[in-house]
Amino acid sequence: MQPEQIKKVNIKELARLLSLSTATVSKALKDSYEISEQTKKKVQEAALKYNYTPNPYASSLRKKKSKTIAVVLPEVDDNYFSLAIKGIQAIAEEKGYHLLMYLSHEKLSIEKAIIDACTSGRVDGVLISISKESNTASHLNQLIAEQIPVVFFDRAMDVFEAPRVITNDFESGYYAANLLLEKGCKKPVFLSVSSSLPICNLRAEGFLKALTDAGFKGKANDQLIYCDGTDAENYAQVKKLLKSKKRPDAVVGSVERLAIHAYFACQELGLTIPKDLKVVAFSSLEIAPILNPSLSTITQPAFETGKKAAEILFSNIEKPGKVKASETFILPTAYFERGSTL
Amino acid sequence: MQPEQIKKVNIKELARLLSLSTATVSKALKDSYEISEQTKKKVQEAALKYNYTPNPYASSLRKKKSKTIAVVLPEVDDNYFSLAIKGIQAIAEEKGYHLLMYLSHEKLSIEKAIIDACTSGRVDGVLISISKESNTASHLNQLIAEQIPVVFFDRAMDVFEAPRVITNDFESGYYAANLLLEKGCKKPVFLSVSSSLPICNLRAEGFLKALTDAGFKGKANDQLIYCDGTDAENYAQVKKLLKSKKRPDAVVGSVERLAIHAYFACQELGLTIPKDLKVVAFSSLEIAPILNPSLSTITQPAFETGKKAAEILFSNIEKPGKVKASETFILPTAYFERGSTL
DNA sequence: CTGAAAGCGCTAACAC
DNA sequence: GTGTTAGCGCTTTCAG
Repeated sequence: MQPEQIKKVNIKELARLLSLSTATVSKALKDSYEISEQTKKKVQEAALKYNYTPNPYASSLRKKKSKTIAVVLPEVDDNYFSLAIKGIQAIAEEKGYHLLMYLSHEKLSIEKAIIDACTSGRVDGVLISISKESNTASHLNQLIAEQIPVVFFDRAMDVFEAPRVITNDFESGYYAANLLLEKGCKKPVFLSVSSSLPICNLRAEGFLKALTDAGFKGKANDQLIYCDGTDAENYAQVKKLLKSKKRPDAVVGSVERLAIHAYFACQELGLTIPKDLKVVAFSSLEIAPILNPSLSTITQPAFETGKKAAEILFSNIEKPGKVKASETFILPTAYFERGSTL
Repeated sequence: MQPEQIKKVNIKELARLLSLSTATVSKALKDSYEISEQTKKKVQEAALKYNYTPNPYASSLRKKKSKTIAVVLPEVDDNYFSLAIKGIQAIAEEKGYHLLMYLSHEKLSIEKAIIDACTSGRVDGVLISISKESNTASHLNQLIAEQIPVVFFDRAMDVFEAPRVITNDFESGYYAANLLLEKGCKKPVFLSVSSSLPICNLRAEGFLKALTDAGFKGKANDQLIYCDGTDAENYAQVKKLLKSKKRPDAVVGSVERLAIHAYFACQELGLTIPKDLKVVAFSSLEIAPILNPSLSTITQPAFETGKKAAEILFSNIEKPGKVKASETFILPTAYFERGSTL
């Protein structure tokens, strides 16, 4: 049997066992210069022996620092966000911070409640990718009021000033359209997952600009479709579009899932990609090359985005104002042409 | 402008503003029966007006409850785990709990550090899917010493008694082998991601049993291969296997990623699935039907597993001992035969 | 180099 | 129905 306690010791108990004051113990554990080497050693050994771990909340309360950050996302079961979390986690771990994960499920009301929970000292900073419904920043103002740094990643908010990490969205949208035009597409359509998210709008704008530049005259209405519902609704919408008489000959999915909907819809409708429909997706899907057919992607650096956003956040936690709220970090996407646009 | 404070108020300040005691305010905010309706109303309105949110850590310290649970996983950028988190989160949100997410990156040393961080009141409970290296339970003993409920999901530990939520692994392995034998495979191989995880071993055992039952005489060595390294190493190993002269005619991936490795390796080696190699995967990949070829899967109920595990955890947080440590919950898998085993 | 004491913000026992 | 008070476990002046 190891010398294990049933009852866990706190600093007071540990101090008593060592016949020292709690102050001395506290300092010794932090390797303070005020304490003699001998005492430090004694204390640290005892801490190990009695399996002492400081109560984090007592410490947080006193120091007004929680060593915790919040990540708030619309969803987790999504390639992009999983990878972004991984990037965030990597930095948080390195810095010794804890990670509270919250999901807004694309609802502003939930996002508000989450931000509320982040106030009053629960976290030292917030990383957020906003919900589709988030058209107001009033909830985020609470955070600045409490001087809690915020950093946007991927889905940022125009009306709120905070550092943001995004990709070259307009340009990527432009590229996607051009790729399709080069292949001879006459009726390409951009499937946008939201009419409010700047990131989607920029991609859509780039896409439309390319069409205009190429001399297309069609109404934007026919070139840009919003799939702004639930997963099931979006699928139904895509399927309906592909079944209709004004079926496009190409689609660009503003997010991975919409392109996947197109794949499934084609399968169900007996359409062949790329013959009947070409597909490009904004996606960081690793297995894009083994889809049927392999999927052409505009790949976002999801992991790096998470990492970068976390780095900025910590930089602002450690030195408030270090990274200005007006700064935007643009990480480049990469283009991979594959079978879906042959 | 809304009546917003720059300085955030605490309960003392709020009490002062209302000319009440902090005790009264505290009780009023909790809708205590001791307080008059009138006072409650006044307090609640003031709380709203001054945007008061209680400091969670002060409250935790006092109540010795954190309303927080920890989820510890080997990785997040994995379909299965993303979905499991989603299930966990759904229940946590419903119960009003906060979620700390930790990644062990398959390292026991990190897992130990994580569990350490979970002690001393940081969390009220722990949901864990252990790392490949976790062959000892000493770190988890800290949790029982502090009466912190633990529940395993997916990857459980044999040597530690805690409720667990898993799938019918042996049976599923058996099924996978039989499926391949029916298709006439002569040299099927099970790709196990770990020689220590019970969940993998059970799947492997089921697989081997089916071979034995079918009269196979081969050495287990040739029928069971451990891909227990990094992603890159595992890929290299799979590729080497498929290039070797004792190339199997079928593989079962104990986890999704190994099957995906096989797909990529085949692509690179010019092998055709299912002609040259049949593939079955333990996987909850939604897009299995649109792979090239579509992937036959043994689908684990990832979301439900997360949900169930969380439910058990909360049940034990609310009523310690409600669910016995010896209980095992088995959620059934579903079989989907697709193109990779035609 | 060590210790006494105050106090972070809250809640719960106990008075009144 | 409301207030007083002690104290959760820790850190941090400030004294000695």
